[in-house]
Amino acid sequence: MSHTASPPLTPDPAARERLLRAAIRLFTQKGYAATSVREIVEEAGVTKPVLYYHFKSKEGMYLTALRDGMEEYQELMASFSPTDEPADLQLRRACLSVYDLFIRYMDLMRLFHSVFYGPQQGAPHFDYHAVHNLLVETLRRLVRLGMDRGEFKDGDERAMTLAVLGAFNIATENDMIHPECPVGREGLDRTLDIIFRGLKTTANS
Amino acid sequence: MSHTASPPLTPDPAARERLLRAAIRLFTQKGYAATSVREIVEEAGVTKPVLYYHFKSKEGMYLTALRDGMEEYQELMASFSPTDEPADLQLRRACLSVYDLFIRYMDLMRLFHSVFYGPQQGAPHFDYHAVHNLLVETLRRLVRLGMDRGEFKDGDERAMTLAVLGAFNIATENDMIHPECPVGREGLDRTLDIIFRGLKTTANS
DNA sequence: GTCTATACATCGATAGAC
DNA sequence: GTCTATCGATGTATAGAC
Repeated sequence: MSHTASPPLTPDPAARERLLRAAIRLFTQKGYAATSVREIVEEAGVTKPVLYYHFKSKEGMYLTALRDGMEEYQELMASFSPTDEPADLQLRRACLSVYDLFIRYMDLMRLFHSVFYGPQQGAPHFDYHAVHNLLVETLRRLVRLGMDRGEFKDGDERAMTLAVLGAFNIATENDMIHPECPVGREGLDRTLDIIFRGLKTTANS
Repeated sequence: MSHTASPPLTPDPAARERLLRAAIRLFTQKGYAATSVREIVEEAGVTKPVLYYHFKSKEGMYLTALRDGMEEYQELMASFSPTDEPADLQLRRACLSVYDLFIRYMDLMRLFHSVFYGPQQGAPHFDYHAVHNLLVETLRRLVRLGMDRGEFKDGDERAMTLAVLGAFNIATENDMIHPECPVGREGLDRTLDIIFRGLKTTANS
């Protein structure tokens, strides 16, 4: 009778996931071009052919990791259809929800941020602008809503959107470079307080 | 008698500068790790030994480029000692001055931004935090000044600083990804109007 | 599906002539 | 100071056995 297969050659169902996690961590820490497939497979505890079996190439790994992580983000953004609530409340909820998601996917977001605002690093093409615009357009529509309703002062729509987006961005950027001292939901909330006081017609509190 | 030296071997005083410009452009567009010395020397129109003669290594090129560009920035930051003028005016002038500098050194700033917020790309160590803190601390001190004088509402100093810094950062980030549609001095000015209305005790205008 | 071993290109950096 | 030629290391990817 045949003996059970020896350990080194048995299929490893978790190998693919370990590879993805290792790749995200290394792409995030060192960048796409500076990360070698040798490092990825060593960290995942597999050999190179395993990587090339599960993914077509190093570029394939990158795109798979990025697209997988963006799914939840895109679902969240699609859920922000305007309601009857005050515009500042809706803006606040949108910013805080995306901030929560950002915290959970910190590594992936850092990778996204660096390739979106920075050099391409030889990484394969990905439609970063489409992802970014999802957030920008959501905020812009809510700002417009607040102006049309008279909740916000009549002013420069773009500047108003930039002010809100700036509060969100600076919170995430602070957390990327100072994870030991995060802004947190509360810090972002207080920053948004300032922005909304600048936007609203009645500058109460 | 000796004949004049043949063209291919004569010293080229401009070679060093062409190399630096090519390196900054390529590091900016492709990232440090993804840029090869072959590409740099080809774009500069020289051969590899010329690069290694003027700079010790690829890392030396990177540090030279970054440090040269930071000189003017550090001088500017050192010039922002608080005056008797209103705090919001001083904050506005600081933000706009750094924004002007940012526009002039766009490529270098993009490189800085990508390595500061993103992965290290195998690039040699540089004290990015020190440079960044120059701006943060300058803004924080002016916010503090405004609070102590009663020009700004008494509130969360960190959130107030983040709001101002966020307006500056989002303007520069917009220009990096949408250079065809820059925020401009005027756009940043209008965004700061909103922030200051949120900060000031008298919410006039 | 996973292994060992390797093909083949490109990398950063340098030797030595001029 | 600049050249040609090349070194050794490392890169991505794959062939072929099991």
